[in-house]
Amino acid sequence: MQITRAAEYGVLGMMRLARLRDGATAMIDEISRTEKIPKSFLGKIFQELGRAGLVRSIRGARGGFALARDASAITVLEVIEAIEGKIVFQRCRLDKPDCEHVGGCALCGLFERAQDGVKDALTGTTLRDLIRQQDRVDALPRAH
Amino acid sequence: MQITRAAEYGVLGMMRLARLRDGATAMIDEISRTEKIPKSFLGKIFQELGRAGLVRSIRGARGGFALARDASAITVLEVIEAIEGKIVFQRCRLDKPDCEHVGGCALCGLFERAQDGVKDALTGTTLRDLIRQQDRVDALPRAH
DNA sequence: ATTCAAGAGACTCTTTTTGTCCGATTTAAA
DNA sequence: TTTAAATCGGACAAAAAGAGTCTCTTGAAT
Repeated sequence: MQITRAAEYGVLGMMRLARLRDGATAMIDEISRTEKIPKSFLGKIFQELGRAGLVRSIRGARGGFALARDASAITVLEVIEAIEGKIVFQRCRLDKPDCEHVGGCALCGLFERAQDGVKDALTGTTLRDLIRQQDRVDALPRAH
Repeated sequence: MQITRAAEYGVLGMMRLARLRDGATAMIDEISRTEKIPKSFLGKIFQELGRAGLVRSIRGARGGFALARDASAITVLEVIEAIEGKIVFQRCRLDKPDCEHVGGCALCGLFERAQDGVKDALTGTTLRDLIRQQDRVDALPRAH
């Protein structure tokens, strides 16, 4: 019951892109250095984000990545699901059409509600929200 | 991002106990048969539930398990955390006292909210709630 | 005594996670 | 037009987690 490093790195990397001025790009190498994420791992992650249509990639010299949409139009859930696959807690309805749990499936319903709890939090926050919150924290006088 | 089989089995097993008349016990062997859970795996799980103080065990012949408290006083979160360990999405505050995320930690805050979303759902439901819901489903005329 | 059950721990097998490495491809610039 | 810089793709690998199994020990009832 955790969010993977890969997904965390993905969000962090996208936040970097969200900070660029419009149309600008950043390279994996830059992002991996500023965010302290293993470079080749981050490369892999951004490939998936590209396939999911969340980032645009420019290949070749002077290449890099940019957000495919505005930061205010990309939710954290989208980023995470692009990397981890869909978030699904309850398995019985998906694994098999007919639930295996003896005597009906109250448990599936509960798991579904728990899952919705996560999703609500993650769809309710966009990349723009995140960097805005981050800037607010940085503006405080005391260190973190 | 899943609930483990072990935790699922744990809740299912506890629900069985919750259905017993007061003071009665059930054996691992019975529960594993009625719920179709591998016996030795379930044994292991119930050991942990015992250590967590959620079930009482009676050893020896005519032994078995019973809930340590009333079913209405045991939340699903307690059962799951007894088996999986505490549910913690955000890692930076726990792993290391000083957050590694560059420029403050908006992400940790978000992950914490997501985590609370799960926990709210799971603390809001007790074993008694589950079996009541289950009975309601079973009472319906059509098959599941 | 014997038998029935839980307790404890070592062990195994598989899948997922967290990466690394390398060659291919694309593009800008010298 | 070569060369250097960057992504793309896939294979590979080590470590951790997940899902069980097996065996021996301990405790209680008959």
